[in-house]
Amino acid sequence: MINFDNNHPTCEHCTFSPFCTIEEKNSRWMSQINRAVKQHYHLKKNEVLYLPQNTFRNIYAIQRGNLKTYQVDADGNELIRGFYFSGEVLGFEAIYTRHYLFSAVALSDSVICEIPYDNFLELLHLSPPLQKHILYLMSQQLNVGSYLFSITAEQRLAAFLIDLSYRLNPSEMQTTFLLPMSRQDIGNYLRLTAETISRLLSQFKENKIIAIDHKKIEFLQLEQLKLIADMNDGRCKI
Amino acid sequence: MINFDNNHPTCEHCTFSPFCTIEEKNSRWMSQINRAVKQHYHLKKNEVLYLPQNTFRNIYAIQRGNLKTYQVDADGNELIRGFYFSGEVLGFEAIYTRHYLFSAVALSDSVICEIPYDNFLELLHLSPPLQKHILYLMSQQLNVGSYLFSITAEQRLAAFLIDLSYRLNPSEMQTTFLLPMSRQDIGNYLRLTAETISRLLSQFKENKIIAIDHKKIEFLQLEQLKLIADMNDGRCKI
DNA sequence: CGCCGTATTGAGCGCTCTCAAGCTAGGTGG
DNA sequence: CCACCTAGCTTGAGAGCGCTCAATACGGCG
Repeated sequence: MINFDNNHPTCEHCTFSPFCTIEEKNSRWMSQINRAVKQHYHLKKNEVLYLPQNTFRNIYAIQRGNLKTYQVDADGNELIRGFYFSGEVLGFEAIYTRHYLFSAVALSDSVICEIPYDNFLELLHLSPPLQKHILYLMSQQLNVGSYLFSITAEQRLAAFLIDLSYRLNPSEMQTTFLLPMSRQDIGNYLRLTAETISRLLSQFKENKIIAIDHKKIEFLQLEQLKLIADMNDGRCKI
Repeated sequence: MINFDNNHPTCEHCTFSPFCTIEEKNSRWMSQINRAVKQHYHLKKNEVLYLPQNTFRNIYAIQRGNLKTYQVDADGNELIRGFYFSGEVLGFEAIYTRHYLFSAVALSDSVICEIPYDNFLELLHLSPPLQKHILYLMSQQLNVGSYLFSITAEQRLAAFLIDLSYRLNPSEMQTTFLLPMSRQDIGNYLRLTAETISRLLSQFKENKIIAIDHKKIEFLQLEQLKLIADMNDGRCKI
């Protein structure tokens, strides 16, 4: 059964925690919650959470683990649309179409909370603070991956790494962490090739901006990295 | 004063119309609405609706006209983040940060409905169908501009033109319409140069896929255009 | 009519892709 | 324990798409 304790370590940094641990902890509310958060899935690496064309019925909060979402086009090419980490929420994009648009698969062993959308709507109505919080989360998702608008490969990768460091550990920014995905997946997401990612990581390493050894990465000059991320190549002058 | 008549021509295709013309038309509801939709702005071409760093207080529905949102980076380069047309809603991206992230300016003379966010939240709580509708709209915005993920310039422009034709006239897809923005703005939005846009439009015209004369564009082979938009260049085979 | 912003078209260049060849780490089986 | 195998990563050389720079044409507006 689900542990709704406020101090449950795996819920501590979940962006959905107001949903599960909201202040009014009376029995009626808890029974509502128990109806809302239906079950936990345990996914092993490469296992599927949902597939495109599946009817949209639930949104999902990641209690622990990492996932990616992707489309497959007519030619069979995979296009990664997002990465999701502990405490983040998947499925909002499917409210609109009533079916999922992407495939969602685990990048590592993961635990997922399933929340049926109908229960979700009902709870939102019962709790204005929760309603406000959900609009906040969706607004946040509107701005995720804004660095994909950057032009050069260097900018996009630098911004991606910084974003990753924040999202992997929401409580405090980490300068050392493990990349949860392959070079191939990073490249696919940033619309670059794995070779370009590999070359750029080597270049950053060469310039002592990062240290990198396989999946383990460390920021040596965070400010320099931020500079690269914000840096513009001089196009589009007003 | 605002005309809340259901048949008001300018509200007919507004995605926000449930907000203003929702079924329960009792006096209490109308007074709520009157408090919610605060006023209408009349913007002339190039006039500003909001600026980055302005405190977020309102969301805006476009009653008539076209707007663009953009960022300006440290080097003074403009980066267009979105186009918005009659009946669409701006400002959701600012809920999260409590201040606007972009500049919003009119591409043509426009009329805008201003809805204070606090009133908006209150109304959502009063009307579950409205709450559901807003989640629908925000979910929709999560998927806007997905063609920016396409790789080739040809793909991106073709998908942009198709998207435009739907959004300029939500009730029925138009094969002939006027481009509301410059080549420069299209290029900026698609992360291409104005020269590339110009060359591609000429190429589509050469291939009899579209007819184009200045701002006036006509789809001659819509299916072919859709094929180009979906077409992949063969990268990222699984 | 003359001005100026916008659009078109051309020539050359550079960034990123493609293709290809090694390399490394981790897993498997003998 | 080691030989092998495979997937992922690195690195190099060449090609191509879209950018840069530049010249010209067009059109709206005073």
